[in-house]
Amino acid sequence: MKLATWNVNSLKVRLPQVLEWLSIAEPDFVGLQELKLDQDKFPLDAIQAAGYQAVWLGQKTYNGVAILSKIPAQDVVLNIPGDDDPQKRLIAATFDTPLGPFRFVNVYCPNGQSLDSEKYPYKLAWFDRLTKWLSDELKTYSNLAIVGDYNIAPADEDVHDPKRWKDQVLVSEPEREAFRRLLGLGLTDSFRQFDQPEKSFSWWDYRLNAYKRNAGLRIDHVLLSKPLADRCHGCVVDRAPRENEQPSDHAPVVATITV
DNA sequence: ATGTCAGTCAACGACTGA
Repeated sequence: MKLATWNVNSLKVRLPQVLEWLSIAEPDFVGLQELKLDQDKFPLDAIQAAGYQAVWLGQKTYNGVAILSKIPAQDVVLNIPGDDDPQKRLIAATFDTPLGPFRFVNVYCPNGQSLDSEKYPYKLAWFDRLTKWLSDELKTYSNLAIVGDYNIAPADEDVHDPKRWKDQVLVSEPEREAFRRLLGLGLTDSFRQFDQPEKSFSWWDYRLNAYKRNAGLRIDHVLLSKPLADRCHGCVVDRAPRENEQPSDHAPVVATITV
């Protein structure tokens, strides 16, 4: 069973690349972020023609998240329950799998902009609400994965140049604490379950030839509850789509679970 | 400080967010 996350930075622009990647990678469950399209603009026909079902939460211009799957989604949740946040950043669904009910949560966490921006406390507060809600979810669902663009590089090894990035947004200690609090619920960063190449990243700025210089960050993650982490036998960044013409600035991350 | 995308608005070049 393959679980994936990919920030596509406009599904409208990236749709051909998403369809191509689905046919090559054949993931079973995919979380997409930054759709940047309104709810009624989702390209459902093309996704279905590629053999996938979809549930999504669209927003014009900004944010927007979707789950693509080979099997139907149940008990769909849109945004953090009880949240009046107009920003569309979370979608969750349950799937019937050979392992039993499988809860798949897909998040586009706030960027934060900079430490002195009002978007920075918004980001930290958003993580607080996410963590609170997720602790309840984990009581209900033993098989839970939460994937997405967290906009946090958890450790210096996830940063191409830790000195330059020290105390910057995406890397700052309060953000890393928020990420550790998530893990503290009993989740595992599946990428770090395995030996990985040094300087493994999932996002590279469009500017300054960052991809060619591998000047990136690892900010896209697949977190797994204990029963799933025990069955996980691989997690990789798939850099191939980042080499496309007109790529997203993020690459997909794919974890493989034995069923 | 900078640079590069994508989207909007409104009218093709500004702006915002990442």
